[in-house]
Amino acid sequence: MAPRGRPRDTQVDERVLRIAAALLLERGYTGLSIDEVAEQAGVAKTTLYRRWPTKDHLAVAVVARLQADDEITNTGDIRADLVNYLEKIAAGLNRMRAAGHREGPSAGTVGELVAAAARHEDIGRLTRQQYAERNALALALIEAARLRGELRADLDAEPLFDQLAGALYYRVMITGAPVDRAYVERLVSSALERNLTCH
Amino acid sequence: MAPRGRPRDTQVDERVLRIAAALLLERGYTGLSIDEVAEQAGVAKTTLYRRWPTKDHLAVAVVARLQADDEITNTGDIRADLVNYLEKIAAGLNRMRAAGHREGPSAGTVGELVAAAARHEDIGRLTRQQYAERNALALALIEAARLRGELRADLDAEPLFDQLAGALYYRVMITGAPVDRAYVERLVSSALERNLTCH
DNA sequence: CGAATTGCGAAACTGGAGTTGCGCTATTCA
DNA sequence: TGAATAGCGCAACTCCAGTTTCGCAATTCG
Repeated sequence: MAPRGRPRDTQVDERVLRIAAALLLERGYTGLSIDEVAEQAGVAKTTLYRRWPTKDHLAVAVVARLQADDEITNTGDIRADLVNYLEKIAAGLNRMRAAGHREGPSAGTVGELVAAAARHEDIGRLTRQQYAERNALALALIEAARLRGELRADLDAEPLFDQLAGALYYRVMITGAPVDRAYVERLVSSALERNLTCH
Repeated sequence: MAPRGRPRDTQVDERVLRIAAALLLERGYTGLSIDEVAEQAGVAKTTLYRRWPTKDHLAVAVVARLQADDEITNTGDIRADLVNYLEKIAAGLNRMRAAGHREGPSAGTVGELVAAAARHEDIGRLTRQQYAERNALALALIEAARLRGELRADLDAEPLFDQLAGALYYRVMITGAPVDRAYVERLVSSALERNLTCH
């Protein structure tokens, strides 16, 4: 039952993640220093590395816990459900966008996380799987709306969802344009209203 | 006319960019080492840093020159023009996706470039401006198609283009799904066919 | 109890990005 | 020709992420 040797100090995980989150949001990815996290947590670097083998792993863990659960509602109104879901994604993106004190469209943290997922095969597998699970729910939502006649019968769900989610990421990472509630509604209208079955 | 002091060796730029491109595509962003580039180019590090103040700047310059000119055609067939343009974007993304020897959806280079643009204000300004110019052409293309009646009169061009380009980036960076010709066509169909004016 | 196992802290170390100082070289301008 | 300017190579340096070593502490198993 209990593992063999000396048990880990469970308070360390919590404290480190809290401190790392503060540093990441305040100073951005580069400003997140392992040495400083260790010092502020009153812990040796080796203790950190035992839990998170690289800074990338730590950062991913921090962001994972920052993200709201992004639950998908299913009210039977596909437009409202999509707006709701995309707004949660947008909220997460905007939170990271604000990281790093310099104003202007930073978005660096999102890019760093993408890079981190590419640098470490385990992170990549994990995050891709998480996205796959999340997206499967969204695809099921669209599919259900299609089956109950709210959407066109010949609708291709996969590119539709890619377009919706992708537009948000594209604006945050590439063009730097704002992603607020008004845009999300405009986006869903643009993608969806013309997919609604004609009455 | 001529600048004041000793002129730069113009051969250096060309040689360094070529070597850096080879390293970047072969070993990925992390594997691109300034020291190694300098050594292979037979040049001192200071010479590199005089031209590109950071590794990020060098990498951005390398990628910029790798990218095809991504010219936008205007044949009067909006679907064909969009497929053509998106295919060029996809080709650039797939080239970077292959960077780094490890197989599997790497895409790290794209993320690193996004992060680089966020780390350095000058890179960010430059790339955002380039994207803005490029996208302005695409938006004008869509607008023209709308005005000549090929697309719905009340079409909202901006989110439409965000969706198209965004879907490509989303797949490359986030889900790791393939972005080939078949997908681009499917994507454009998904986004566009239902925007075509009814005949 | 004692042996094995694992966590922890401290410190020294590696490697790569980026900087600095210096002596030298190639060019322009007066 | 000579002064000013700017590129170049070389080498030493700082900084930080990540690794390694070692001695000690806490726990389980026999």
